[in-house]
Amino acid sequence: MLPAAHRVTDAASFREATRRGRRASGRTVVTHLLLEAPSVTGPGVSSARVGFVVSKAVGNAVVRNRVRRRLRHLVAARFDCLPAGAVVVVRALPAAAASPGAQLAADLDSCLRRLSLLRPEVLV
RNA sequence: CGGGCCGGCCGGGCGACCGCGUUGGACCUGGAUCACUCCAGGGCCACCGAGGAAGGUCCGGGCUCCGCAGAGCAGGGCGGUGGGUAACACCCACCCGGGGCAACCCGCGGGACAGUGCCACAGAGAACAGACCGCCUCCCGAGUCAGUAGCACCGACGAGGGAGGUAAGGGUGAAACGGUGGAGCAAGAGACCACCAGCACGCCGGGUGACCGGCGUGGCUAGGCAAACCCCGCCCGGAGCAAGAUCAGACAGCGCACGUCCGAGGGCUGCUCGCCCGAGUGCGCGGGUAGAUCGCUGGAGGCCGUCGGCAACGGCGGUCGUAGAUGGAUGGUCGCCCCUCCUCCCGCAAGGGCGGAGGACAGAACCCGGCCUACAGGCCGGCCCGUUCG
RNA sequence: UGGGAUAUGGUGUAAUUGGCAACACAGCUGGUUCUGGUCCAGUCGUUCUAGGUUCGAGUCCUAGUAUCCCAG
Repeated sequence: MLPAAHRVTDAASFREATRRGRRASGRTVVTHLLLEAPSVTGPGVSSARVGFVVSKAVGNAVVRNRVRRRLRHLVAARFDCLPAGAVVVVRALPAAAASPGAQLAADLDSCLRRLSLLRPEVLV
C-alpha cells in the first residue's frame, strides 16, 4: 500500500504544506503540495512523503478509516510521479464518505494533474 | 395451523492479483567492537492480524504512583431476603406488590406514632376533620283548613326565623376517617350485633430469612408524598497507562513575595484535628523540549468432561492458547456462490430464467467483570393460549 | 483521560416552593387603505427522546441522544 516511511507523521509538516503549499481541490478531496521544504525535511530524507487529513465531519470512525485506506491505495499507485522531497497532504471532504473508489480516483487525478504532477497518459 | 412468551447462538462463504503491521528466519549494505556480539537500513520467506457490541464511558475491580491512606464532620453511592463473585449499581433463586386467560413480564421494594414540610383547582370540610343541602326535636310564627251565624279559644297543616341533635344520603375531588346486613332511634351514628376487609398485640406451626398459614384478644379505623428535607443501616483515601520507570537531547535567566527548626511550602479530594516530608517554594515575564525503549499483553482466560448446587456459580481433570498500532496496521480491485427486493419473459399453478439493485450496526489503544445503547438477515431449543383432527 | 453545562413555536429568551406553557421578532390568514407600510385580530408547541415517582412533571428520578465548554 504505502509504507510508513513515506508518510507524514509530524504536525509541523502538515502545517507547512497546508499553509505554504500549492492547493488543488475537487468534489471529494483537497490536495496540498509543498516542493522542497527544507525546514521540515531532514537531510537524510529524499523521497516524497504523503499525509492524510480526514476530519470528524466526514463520518464516524469506520467511514473515516475506509476513506483514508482508499486514498492510501490510490496515492501508492501514483507514488512514482511525485518528485523527491515533496510533501503532499490529501484532505478528504464530507462528500468522500459516500463516493465509490472510482470517484475518489478521478478527483485525486484531477487535483494532481492541476498540480502538474501527473502525465496525461497515466490518467485512468 | 394461527397467535404469543422466554432462552441460547451466528452475524456472509470460497478464490485470484496487488498491498500494510507485529514477530521469527536466513541474506545483503553500513556502523560500533581486538573478538564474542550488538545496532540501523533494505528487499525475500513464513506465521498471525478487530467486535458482539471493539461503541457510550454509566458502575465495579486488577495494575501503577502518591512517605501505605488515622479520627470527626461534610460529601457521594446503595436500599425486600438469601446466595454467587476479586468486587459491583451486576447475576441467580425466593418473598411482597402490580399487570396478563396463561407461558411470563414489570417494580430506586428500608422508615410517614423522631421531627419539619407539601397536598393546587373544586368542595361544607384536605389532616388534633368538617356541617352546604338534607333529616329530626323544641320554640316563635305570616297565613291556610276545620270549627262558629260571625269572631275568639281549642285542634290540624304551615312559608319563614331561632335554639339544638345528627352524619345515614346528595354533591366535589386523585384522595372524605371502614364495607354489607340487622337491631336501635325523634332522626341518626361501631353507640350495639353478625360477617367481611384492614390494624395492633399474644400464642402455635413452617421457612436460614424476607415472609406465609392458623387461633385468640383488643379497640372499632390509624390518608398520601421520603425519585420533599430528613432519619436508619451498609459501603467509599486520591489520581490515573498522557499512571509510572529508564535513556538520550535542548535551554537563560530576571523581577516580586514568603521562609530555613518562632519553620515557607507540600502530601493525605473539601473543612477541622492529627500525622509526615521539609530548604526552598509560589506568582509574573522570558526561553527550551515534547524523541526512543519498557510498561504492552497469559488473564478473576476460553472450550470439553465430571462432581456439588433449583440456579447464578464453584471444585477437580484434560485441552487450546495466535492483535499490539502510536498522524495510529488489520486493506484495495475483481470473480463465483448464498439471501432479499424490482422490471421483463415462460408456465393454469408450484416454480424457473435474463438483467438490475441491495446485504446491518459498527474499528482494538493498559487489561478484565458487568450495565446501557445500535443492529440487515438467519439458526436452534423450551413453554403458553386458541382451533382442528386422532 | 477527568470534570462541567445546556436542550422550550422558525429565531432569541421566560415560567415563585411540582398546579392553565408566557414575551418579543419573523412567517401565514383576515381586516383597515386606492395600493404598500403602520395598526388591529387570529394562527403556528411530540417543552431533545424513552421510561418512572406523583392525583398532577417544562420542573423530581433513571437511562439515552445531540451540542458546547474547561483541565491535562
